Amino acid sequence: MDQALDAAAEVFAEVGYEKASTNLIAARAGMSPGSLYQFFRNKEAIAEALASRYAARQTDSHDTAFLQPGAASLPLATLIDQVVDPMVAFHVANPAARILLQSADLSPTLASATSQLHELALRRTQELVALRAPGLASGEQARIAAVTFQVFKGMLPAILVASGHERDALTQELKTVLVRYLEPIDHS
Amino acid sequence: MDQALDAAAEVFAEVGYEKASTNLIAARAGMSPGSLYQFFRNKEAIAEALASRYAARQTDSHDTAFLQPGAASLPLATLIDQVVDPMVAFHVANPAARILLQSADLSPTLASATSQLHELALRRTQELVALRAPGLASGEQARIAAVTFQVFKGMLPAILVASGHERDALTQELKTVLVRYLEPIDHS
Amino acid sequence: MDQALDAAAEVFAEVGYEKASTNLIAARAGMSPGSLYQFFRNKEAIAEALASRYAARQTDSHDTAFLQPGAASLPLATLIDQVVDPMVAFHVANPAARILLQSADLSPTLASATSQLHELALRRTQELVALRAPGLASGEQARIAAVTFQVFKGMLPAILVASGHERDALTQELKTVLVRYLEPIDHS
Amino acid sequence: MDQALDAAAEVFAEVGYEKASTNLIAARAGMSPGSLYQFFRNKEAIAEALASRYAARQTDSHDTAFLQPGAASLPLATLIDQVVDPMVAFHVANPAARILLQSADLSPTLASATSQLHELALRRTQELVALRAPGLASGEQARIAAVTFQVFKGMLPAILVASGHERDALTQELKTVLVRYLEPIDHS
DNA sequence: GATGAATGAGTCTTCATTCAT
DNA sequence: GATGAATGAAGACTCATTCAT
Repeated sequence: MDQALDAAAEVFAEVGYEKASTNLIAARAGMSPGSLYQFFRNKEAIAEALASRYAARQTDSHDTAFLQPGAASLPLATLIDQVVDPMVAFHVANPAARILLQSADLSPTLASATSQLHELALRRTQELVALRAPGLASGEQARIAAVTFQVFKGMLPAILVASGHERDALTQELKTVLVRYLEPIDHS
Repeated sequence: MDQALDAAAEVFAEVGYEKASTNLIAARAGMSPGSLYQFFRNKEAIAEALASRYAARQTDSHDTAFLQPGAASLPLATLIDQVVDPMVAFHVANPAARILLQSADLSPTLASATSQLHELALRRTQELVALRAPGLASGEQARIAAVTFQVFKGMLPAILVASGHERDALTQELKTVLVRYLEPIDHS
Repeated sequence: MDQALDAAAEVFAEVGYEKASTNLIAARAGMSPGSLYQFFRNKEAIAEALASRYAARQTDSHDTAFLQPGAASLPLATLIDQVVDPMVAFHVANPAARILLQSADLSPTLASATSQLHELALRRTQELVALRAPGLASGEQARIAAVTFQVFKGMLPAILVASGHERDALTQELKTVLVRYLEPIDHS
Repeated sequence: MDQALDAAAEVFAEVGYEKASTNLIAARAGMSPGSLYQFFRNKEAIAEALASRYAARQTDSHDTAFLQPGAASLPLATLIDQVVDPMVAFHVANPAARILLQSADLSPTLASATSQLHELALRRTQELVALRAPGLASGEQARIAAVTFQVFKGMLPAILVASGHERDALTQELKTVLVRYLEPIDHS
């Protein structure tokens, strides 16, 4: 079943969710379509399980980055470095995660299948916002977290398509956007 | 042919590009599949023509917003109001445009089919950056323009899915992100 | 209408009868599909008219070759030279004729549409056989004529696909086959 | 897969290769289109496999007829009897073989798909020619073999369309053509 | 539990033919 | 008479899904 998700990730990253055929995924996983369907009810369930796995993996690195002891007191720019860098690294290592994230904006069906992934990121971000701007109404905090995540997601395709120095520069620019956006509300 | 594009826009907005069937588009346009293919070589060409039409429509409103007389001297926040508002209004009125823009990040084929739309926005943004930060190297200007557009694109799904007050609040937040991002380089 | 047949001949020669589209024929003829269908009831009728035209053209050269004054008395090899050479020349100049002749063997429908072309050749050949072997029963003459024509038709693709020296050699070989076949019954 | 080829042979024989629809072939084979495409990549591959099967079947009867012990010393007429009779019987039993053979002259695509069938016959014939006329240059032998096969192929439609006595008479006539053609070069 | 052949509805696309102008 | 846009049935082919073994 891990092989199946590995294969799915590979195929999603190569051709996208819609054009990924379950037969190809099965073949890549070295199993039969029948076996694939023993693990997953349908194609959507594959995406769901993959999103779930990504959520689990992110939880670990998030715990280090988002929930670190100094999260409340670190300089904002430093905190953002420590959050953005592992996130970017994660997406570089798992290109299918971005496919899932973006495909969700194009199909309500996929959106609900991958909601765990979205919600994890949203929740973590919101916690961080709450930590840095405890004075804000929670509705405000939620909106700021949503915007932060949306900006991150928006920059992802550009960052992932670039490489080497250009990727670093774009990552830096993303951090700049976020720091400047969040600075005025920091510790308010 | 206008009916065909209208129908395509409708269908793309409803189910996305990949799941939109040419037969459904034809039916929605009140024509036969054969007629549809008299106008467009294939499905991709429909997306291309639609992107092209959107580009043409945007050119008009862009000319008012981006190239306005005071573009260089207006307060940044005002300028951004005048650019973002019509852009958001455009996407509210043409939800398929966002589908095309985002699908391009998931399929190289669609990316080239819709490149006009991307390039128009990118070019306009870059012109504006050049106007407001003439001192910057053009490579810098290009990157800033790209980031600006990417942020806009990233916020679009959230803005479009929301409605009423929430949509306005998110639009306002987008403007805030952009103003804070661009302020430090304004008139440099 | 002559343009139409010229265009049809061109297209048939290029892609064969089945894959020739009437729209392409019309376009090549510089006319609209509607006009094409004013001259010809359907695609088959185009083939029929073309076959008919070829039959008319062949009648002329046949009159020279088959019905020449010395047809009864010439040495057989000479007669066959004088019959085969113009026939081969005709097919080199009109590649669609061969397409029609051979397609007839693959579709009963086309067979009847092009029957004029077959029957002309068959009739002429039979006349010649009657002239050279008047003692034979007419059933025999008919069969010999049929075989002669069949052999000619069988050699055509090879002759037409070849060129230069190889084409000449194959044409010579065809003549040899025919001379040897017919010699024993000549003047019987 | 044998059922599929049986069905294809049936359909090809009835309507020709071009007008044979893969859906009809599948239905005749008692399977779904999807199953058909599990065995064959595309329609052309069906023709190819069928040609291949015919080549394999002919190899057996050829081995008896072409490569028989007395092939070099038998009277020519006897040898030709022993070669032509099984070939005609084969085509009577497998009418689709002739369709394939003749369609190849109308479509380069089919020509390459069925090349095995052509080449087998050509090779066998050439071996026989080499046996009977060892003194000839091999280029000459090849041309004679090609002509022999072409004549055979040319007579096939007439022989197959006839039946009973007329078929026998035409087969006899084919043998006569070949014997007379080859006699002068026999044992040269 | 695993298989993988089988399915059949559905996809994109073509093309012979018609008919309102 | 000429047009050419319009048609829609049909074609080759795909793929998510199932089920007998």
